Amino acid sequence: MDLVFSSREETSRRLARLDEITAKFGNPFFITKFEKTHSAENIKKEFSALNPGETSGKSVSVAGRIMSIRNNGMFIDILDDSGRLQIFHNIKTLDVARADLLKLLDLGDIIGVSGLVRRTPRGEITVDAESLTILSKAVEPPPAKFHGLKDIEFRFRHREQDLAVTEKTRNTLRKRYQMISYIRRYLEDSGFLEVETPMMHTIAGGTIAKPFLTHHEALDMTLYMRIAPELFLKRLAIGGISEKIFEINRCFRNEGLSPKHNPEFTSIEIYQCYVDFTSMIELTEQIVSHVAMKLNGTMKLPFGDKEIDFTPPWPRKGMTELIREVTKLDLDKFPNADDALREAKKIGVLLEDGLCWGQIVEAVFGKKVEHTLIQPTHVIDLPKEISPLAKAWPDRPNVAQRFETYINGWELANAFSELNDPREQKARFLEQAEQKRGPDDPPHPIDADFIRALAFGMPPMGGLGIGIDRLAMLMTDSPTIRDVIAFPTMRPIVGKEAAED
RNA sequence: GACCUCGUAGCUCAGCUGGUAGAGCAUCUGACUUUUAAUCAGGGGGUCGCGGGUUCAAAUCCCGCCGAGGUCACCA
Repeated sequence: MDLVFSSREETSRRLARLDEITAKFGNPFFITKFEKTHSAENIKKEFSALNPGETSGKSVSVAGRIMSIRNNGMFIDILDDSGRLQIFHNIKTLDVARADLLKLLDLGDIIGVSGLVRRTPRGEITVDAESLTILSKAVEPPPAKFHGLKDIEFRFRHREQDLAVTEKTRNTLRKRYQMISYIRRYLEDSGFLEVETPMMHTIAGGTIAKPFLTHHEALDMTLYMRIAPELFLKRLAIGGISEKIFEINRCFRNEGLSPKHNPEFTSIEIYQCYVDFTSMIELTEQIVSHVAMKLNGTMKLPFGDKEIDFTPPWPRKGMTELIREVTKLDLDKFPNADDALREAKKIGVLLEDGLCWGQIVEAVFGKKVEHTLIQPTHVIDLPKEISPLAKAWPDRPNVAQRFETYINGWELANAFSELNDPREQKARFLEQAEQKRGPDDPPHPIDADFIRALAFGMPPMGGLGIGIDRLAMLMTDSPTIRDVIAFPTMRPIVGKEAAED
């Protein structure tokens, strides 16, 4: 049995047609180029003035995938990256060779066509083919002719087929990549320098998350796929490479999958010297509202049955203040962890013993408040205990100069006035290492290199991280993160042979 | 990792309390020829996710496994 090609009759028939095409017209896979003069969209624009039944005198060359064949090949719809276009083969003017080739075409094949543009009596802009070239043979047929694919698993495992037949997939993924491009251009125009930092770390730092492990053979050492780029970005800023830097790249976290979590995801982190976290609030609003306008032309976007209004400014509310509004519980009145734990239990948030006050606040917020924050909201005044890389307020030593932006109940952004006191940073790391975490989690390692870098003198600065995938979900009305990731993480299908081993 | 739901033709889906495996599209053959998901007639295509069990009889009931979706936990 062939492990690659399907054993379907359809496939052997297509392979036979490929052999016949090769014998009569040459091997299509030897072709290396085809000169396109127009895209489907260009033609529709350029010849929009043609009246029904009118033919232009202009010849064009187009290419794309065959999506539909009607009337025995008289009408063929091709799809290129701009859209669909109808090709016409007049049975009366066909030469024998072209008629022969036409019979050997299948849905999914890639063809190139040259001919005059006209508008048919029915009103469709059409290319009257004068020459036809098959540029690639689809040996396996496309899965669906009109309505796109519905099987979620099939779509993610075979994204190329999903893209070819599902318009919504094409639009969503294009918007995602355009969005990243708009963000990049916006920041570059604002004087930011895009930088790169390591994807493989010897210490998984910058946040708390379970890392993926890998191994370097030559150095015989464990490396961690990065969980955040933060510490390296700060080191670039310390060196003074630029006072405004950003990185758009992948992070990896060895944790559960969900509609808003994929093991690898894309974040942008931005650092700007000589500003505080309030400037990062403004930057967050600027970036998000900019891409909303660029991509959709409006600040009010539908998401499922909701409408989200991205028009800035967005309200800023304290974390304990929000908990009080939703649950009536004022955790600021219970600054002792044991008391806070007891009060949390009273409103139905059951937590294990040993958590610090900040972790309790965070947990209550997560359980009771998070899902209520549908419209964009900046949550400020986060506990210092859960913000080891943020400056605290001089007059409120337990409160970090930090915010998290919530939209549609999700954390979208996280930012602070970056801590730049090396002694304080060391103390915070030591404190963090003491904090209770999951039963199987190893103690959090301390990145001494980073503290030494701070000791070299880091200017005061604001830092910001935004979840790119989640922002793409919001911009494209996508209910799951896998819709906006071209190839989301999937379990492989174990073949029969492997199962028998 | 736990729980719930799902897995039937290439695709989208029917298939009731167990009784010979179905439709539309795709595909093939023929007809027709300025169509728009072309139309008309006919044909082929199935280990009903995989394995076991109950039964005279299993797509259907039971158990295990694989895969997926959802919820929870962890987290962004």
